[in-house]
Amino acid sequence: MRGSNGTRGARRGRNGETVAESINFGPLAHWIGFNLRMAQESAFQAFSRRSQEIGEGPGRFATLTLIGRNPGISQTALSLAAGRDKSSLTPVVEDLVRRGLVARKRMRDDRRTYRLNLTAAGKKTLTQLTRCARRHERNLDAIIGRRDRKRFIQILKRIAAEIE
Amino acid sequence: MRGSNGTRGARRGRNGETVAESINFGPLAHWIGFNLRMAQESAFQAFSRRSQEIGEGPGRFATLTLIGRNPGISQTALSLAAGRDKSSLTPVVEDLVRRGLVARKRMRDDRRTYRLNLTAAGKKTLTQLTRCARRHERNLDAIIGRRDRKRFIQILKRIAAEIE
DNA sequence: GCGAACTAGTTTGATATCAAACTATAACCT
DNA sequence: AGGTTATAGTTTGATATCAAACTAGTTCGC
Repeated sequence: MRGSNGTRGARRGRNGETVAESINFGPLAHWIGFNLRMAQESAFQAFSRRSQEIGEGPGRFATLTLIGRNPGISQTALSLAAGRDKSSLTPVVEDLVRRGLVARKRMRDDRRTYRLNLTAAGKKTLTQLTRCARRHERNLDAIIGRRDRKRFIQILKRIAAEIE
Repeated sequence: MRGSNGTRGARRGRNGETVAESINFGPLAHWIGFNLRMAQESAFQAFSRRSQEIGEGPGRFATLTLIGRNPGISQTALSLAAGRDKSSLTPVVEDLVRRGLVARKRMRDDRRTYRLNLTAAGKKTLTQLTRCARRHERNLDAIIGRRDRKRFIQILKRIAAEIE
């Protein structure tokens, strides 16, 4: 949970989001950047709570999905796809290997590169995480509305691709 | 900049975003959570570059705006409005005070609480940051399109307020 | 009034992340 | 072949963040 419930200026909704009462947000209220950040962090927190119920950090989900869908992927390719620096992935992969969810083999023809694959346990965990993520998505869907969903995602993709 | 340009799987657009080439994203491609994260991080990175040109971290902007719009605000109210834990604000406020952008006074009637206000220097810096943010917003506007902008923000606000 | 419960802000410890420097392998070019 | 350049992954150092424990000051209930 985030911050304790103050008596002045703001109160909390029932799930940790901040509800301003008498704060003047000025231009922030109408700016994409600020609202994008607030929405993302709320959504991330919510998914975080869900995924921790099955004992996995929220960051593991994208990683496992990408390895599952791209067997033998290298760490660098994975980091690019997941939008993280390759150095951030070192401890994550290490942890996944240690816990037996991911197998990691040197390539024969290029011994700098690793190939990552899910183990049976990794596939099982991914299945659980996917169920969890689907529930999360259903919540988001309900908030966004079916009609706007496609357009909304399209805009998000364009922002990720085109912003400079 | 984020990760170096790999030869397999993905390449980089001219500004740091990741452009997948032959990666299978599976369900991630259609999920709100993942796309929200990617968009937010790209946008944040972009703003970060801009704001660093005038020597301020991107996080300072919301803080200064909120103080400027709500003179005498307390740190707790500020943390709620900015969506950060109050403990995260301690070093931020400390830094702003040290650099003379923010003045911090104990309240008379409640000596636990601080009142935060912008100094003249703080106002000047905020003006610069605001110009910078406006340019950033114009970019985002161009990507989103005027017609969808209002609806888009509305959805972001709903996500921040209603997700559980 | 005085102890219990509460509140504002700080400290501490953990995590995630990036960026730059580094190691080892591989590819390239003459 | 041998030196130069590039790539895959790790290490290291810095930053931002949260959450829980803590300190100092306030309010409430009796």
